[in-house]
Amino acid sequence: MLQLNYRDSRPIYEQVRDGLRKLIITGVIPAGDKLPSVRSLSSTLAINPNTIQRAYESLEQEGYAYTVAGKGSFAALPSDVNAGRRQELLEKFDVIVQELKYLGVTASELASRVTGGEEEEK
Amino acid sequence: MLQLNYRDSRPIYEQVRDGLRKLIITGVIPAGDKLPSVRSLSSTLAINPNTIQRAYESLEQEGYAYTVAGKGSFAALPSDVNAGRRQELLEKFDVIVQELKYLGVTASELASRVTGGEEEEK
Amino acid sequence: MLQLNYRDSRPIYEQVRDGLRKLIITGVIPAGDKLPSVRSLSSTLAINPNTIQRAYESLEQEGYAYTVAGKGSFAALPSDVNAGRRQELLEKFDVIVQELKYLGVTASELASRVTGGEEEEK
Amino acid sequence: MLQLNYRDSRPIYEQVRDGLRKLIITGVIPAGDKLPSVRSLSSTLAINPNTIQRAYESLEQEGYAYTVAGKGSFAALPSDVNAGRRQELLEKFDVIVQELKYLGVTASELASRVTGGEEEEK
DNA sequence: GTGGTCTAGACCACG
DNA sequence: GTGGTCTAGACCACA
Repeated sequence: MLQLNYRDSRPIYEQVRDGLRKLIITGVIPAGDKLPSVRSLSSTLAINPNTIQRAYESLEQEGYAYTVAGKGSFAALPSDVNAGRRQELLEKFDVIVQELKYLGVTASELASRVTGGEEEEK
Repeated sequence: MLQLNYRDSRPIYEQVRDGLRKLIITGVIPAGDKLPSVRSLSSTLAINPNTIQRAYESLEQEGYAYTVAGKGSFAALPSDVNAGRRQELLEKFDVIVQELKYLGVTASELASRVTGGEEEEK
Repeated sequence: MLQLNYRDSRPIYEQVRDGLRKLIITGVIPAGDKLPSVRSLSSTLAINPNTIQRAYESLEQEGYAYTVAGKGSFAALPSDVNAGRRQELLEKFDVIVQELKYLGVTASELASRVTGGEEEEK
Repeated sequence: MLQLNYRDSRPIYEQVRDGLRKLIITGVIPAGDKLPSVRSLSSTLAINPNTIQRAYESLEQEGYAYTVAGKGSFAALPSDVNAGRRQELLEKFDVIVQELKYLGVTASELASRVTGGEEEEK
């Protein structure tokens, strides 16, 4: 379900967070559903519980999840995601688009990639 | 020419590298032109030469610059940029697009953002 | 009457206690009136009776309620509330005011907020 | 400079964070100045560095400080503080005012407490 | 059982 | 020297 790369420079907790975020975004974990518990994930991934919890904290900070002590963490609604997160993504989007254009990718290619992704939805 | 943000979480050498890359991408430094020397940049920015050197190495690794011993570093052609870099950007592009869609941004909004950015080219 | 927010980081028993306190403060439950029984509240809110019990104990400790064995719990008079509670609130008040001023909120704004709140009394 | 209370229910890292925040708010640590290093504070307070760092992270999240890896943490400008923080404080303010009024504190007393605090500014 | 906190000790990246 | 990350293991509060 989640794959980690220890050779990656990104810290483990970010990889876990990004993986969970993707599961939420893709609908694998629907809004409101319970995320795996800190302990279960830590044993599944063979990672220290503290590291997992840090991933959850980070995810909660972004607004993708909320935590209830003694109950667990749950996927939040898209509308609950931090407004700053969206702005941040749009800025990254622009920067990447600019560089891709420099590298020869045309605007129409990118545009079709955006609209074409509607059904492949891997 | 290059502005550093010490409050940014990104390390200085990455900021320098990204700044130089942007200068190349935007055409401020045309392909083939000489990049500022490590020493001049380090004195201009009041930064340790080691840090600048690291930025150049990283930029060279991406393929955005090449170094000629005794001559200096030069901006490379877009076609010389690592193929992996392009692929990497496209993957990041897809990930960002997917999340933005989840957050309610429509495909047409993104498409127009791609094509509309033609002339603003900050 | 009482609404719980499971997404709130505060434990349930604190939410119940705070909710009851607010009902007393706002006069919805006049001093001397009987508070809902532990059992009725636990079934109404679908919460473990132990949790409700804990809320009542906490409320009683503050002086906002007192319990008569075999009769139930009752809302206390404002004068019966712990003197420490008042002092504690005043200290929190000062701390918050200080920070708000630091953040640019003027004293007159806060003063009018105090006096203006007379009739809105949500 | 900072006093901790191990008997307090609030976690240590929050006490440290609140203490640092107060130092910034009161101007003891002017905006832009360096906060004590994680290691120095941890040895001064006889607290684990991880706990101190957590306090710093929390403070940074609120916008009261920013951190530069390898350099240290610094006090931020009041304008950089999270907008949500201000709103949060105003809501707490209202709740406290309401309860204080119930306990017999008049609006004029509170108003003068707000304006009177101008010069005592301990 | 669940998350939250804390300690102790270690290694790494950055400048 | 500084902060950032991770592990291991422990205790507590909550429901």
